[in-house]
Amino acid sequence: MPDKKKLLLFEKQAEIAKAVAHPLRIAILNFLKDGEQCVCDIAGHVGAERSNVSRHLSLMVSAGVLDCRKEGLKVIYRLKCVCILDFFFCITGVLKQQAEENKKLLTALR
Amino acid sequence: MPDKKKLLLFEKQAEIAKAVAHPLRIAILNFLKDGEQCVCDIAGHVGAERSNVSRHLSLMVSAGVLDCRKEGLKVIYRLKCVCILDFFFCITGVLKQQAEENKKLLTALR
DNA sequence: TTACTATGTGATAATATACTCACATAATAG
DNA sequence: CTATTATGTGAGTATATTATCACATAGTAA
Repeated sequence: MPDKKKLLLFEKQAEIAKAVAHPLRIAILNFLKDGEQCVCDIAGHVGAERSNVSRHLSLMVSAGVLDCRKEGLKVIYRLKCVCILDFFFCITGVLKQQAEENKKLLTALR
Repeated sequence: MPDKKKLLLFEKQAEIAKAVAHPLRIAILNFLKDGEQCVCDIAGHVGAERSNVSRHLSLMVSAGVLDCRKEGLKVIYRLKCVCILDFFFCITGVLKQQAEENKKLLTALR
């Protein structure tokens, strides 16, 4: 059984992974990849309600994935660490492998 | 608003991220990093109930993160794609950045 | 001041996840 | 055959997550 230090690390890692594990949040991260944005524009872009988007945003700030600052009436959110984008690179790797398998299965059915 | 193709991609990506977003599953993945293992040994190593571990394992198989095969009485699980480990590398990047910030904050308090 | 805009948040309901226990199944050994 | 072992699964409960609505707040502008 992993020691307490390890367990704490796993908790922390899970927290960050959870912060990314939602379609809407992924859509938001994809949008912010191209630069910082205010809540209103993010909501418009991902096609979700502002209050909902606001909640997802603060969740990601808590997890340390996003950063925000106030500018007049608006609150501007941005990626805190570009390394979060490597994440999607990894995920895409898994998806590609799955697609490959499905392709093989499909040709086997002909 | 992202088109339907994008939305589907975000769903799939979230599914994989979710498969990794749990402390126990992370512990399991860390164990399997060193080689395939049966349910019993995995449960013993991570210190959780077998039935619970079994559920987490099949979740990860469904998500395409793990693979399994039967060998006698035992079912052996293994990483399906080593690329899932890059995942942890990314997460660690975020955690390190957080730790750096906390360090700065701490020294500022002295 | 009042009106307006952007954002966050409390309360609620709907849904999804996680865990435990008991039992079912499948392979093996004797 | 019976007993044993490893695994999976149904049912139930507890907890967490998500989305929505209405409202509160903060900044801006007239």
